[in-house]
Amino acid sequence: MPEGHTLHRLATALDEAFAGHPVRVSSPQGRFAESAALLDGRTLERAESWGKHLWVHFGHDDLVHVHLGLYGRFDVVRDAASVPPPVGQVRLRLVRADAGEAASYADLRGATACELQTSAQRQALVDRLGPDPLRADADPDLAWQRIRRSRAPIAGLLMDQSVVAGIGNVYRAELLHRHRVDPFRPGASLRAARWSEMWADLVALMADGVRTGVIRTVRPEHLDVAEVDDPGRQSYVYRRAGEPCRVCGTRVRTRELQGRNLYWCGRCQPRFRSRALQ
DNA sequence: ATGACATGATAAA
DNA sequence: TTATCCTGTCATA
Repeated sequence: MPEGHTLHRLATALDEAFAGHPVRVSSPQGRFAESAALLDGRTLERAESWGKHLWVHFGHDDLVHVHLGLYGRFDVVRDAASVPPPVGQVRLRLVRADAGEAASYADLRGATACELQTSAQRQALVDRLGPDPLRADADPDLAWQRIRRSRAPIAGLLMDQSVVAGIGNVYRAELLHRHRVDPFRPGASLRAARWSEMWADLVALMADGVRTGVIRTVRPEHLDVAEVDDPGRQSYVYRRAGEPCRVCGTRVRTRELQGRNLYWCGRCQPRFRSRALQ
């Protein structure tokens, strides 16, 4: 589930479990062992996220940079009765060192990135990221300046982390459907007002994702109550290829775009034709 | 047991 | 564009 909301939640969870406390740091799997040894026993100052990136600050310019990639996960367990032996490939394990018998712990698995960084390295990375809708200081105009100047399809631009940080395949597909935007439309063909609406919606959707831990994009009137699966996890088009659109009933379409599956409704999101081509 | 697939990103061709 | 990495889960055999 790692889109931006997941990382934002994770930063909060890590803060609540560890911030201000000494932490045992280890790498049961071994791939982060050297850095873990360096950090072991030190105080975890805070955790923060920007888009899909997470940093855990240990002071003295030592940060752990984490990127979950497609299937990484970071499980945070608070006040466990006991800390269980690691299951599977645990790249990084944090355990509160000052909590006696009951202790909070966190296990990282499958991450694309788990590496020691300096604050300068963090800054260099952040400089390459677009605004994160979950950050209060995010400036949607920075994204807009990129979009309005690009002939690339808006579906690709939305997934480009240097345009907007934190959108993944689900928010991308769902946002475009909610705004009836053709995924293949060049960024430059959008109008500023449309982007303002999309950004505001994105902020609300992702904030909901942070609250609930789930991506919920379907408005109540479009929810299928009869559907057996969890109504909280319904989508308009994401991973619904061939199924009827929740709004108009047309079969949801899918196509690979830049190596990722794209989903859209050909009727709700009709093909954009530029005036220049007519 | 085996294979396909996944809410990601990068480097090489 | 393609290959590659990281790990877990689910469907199929």
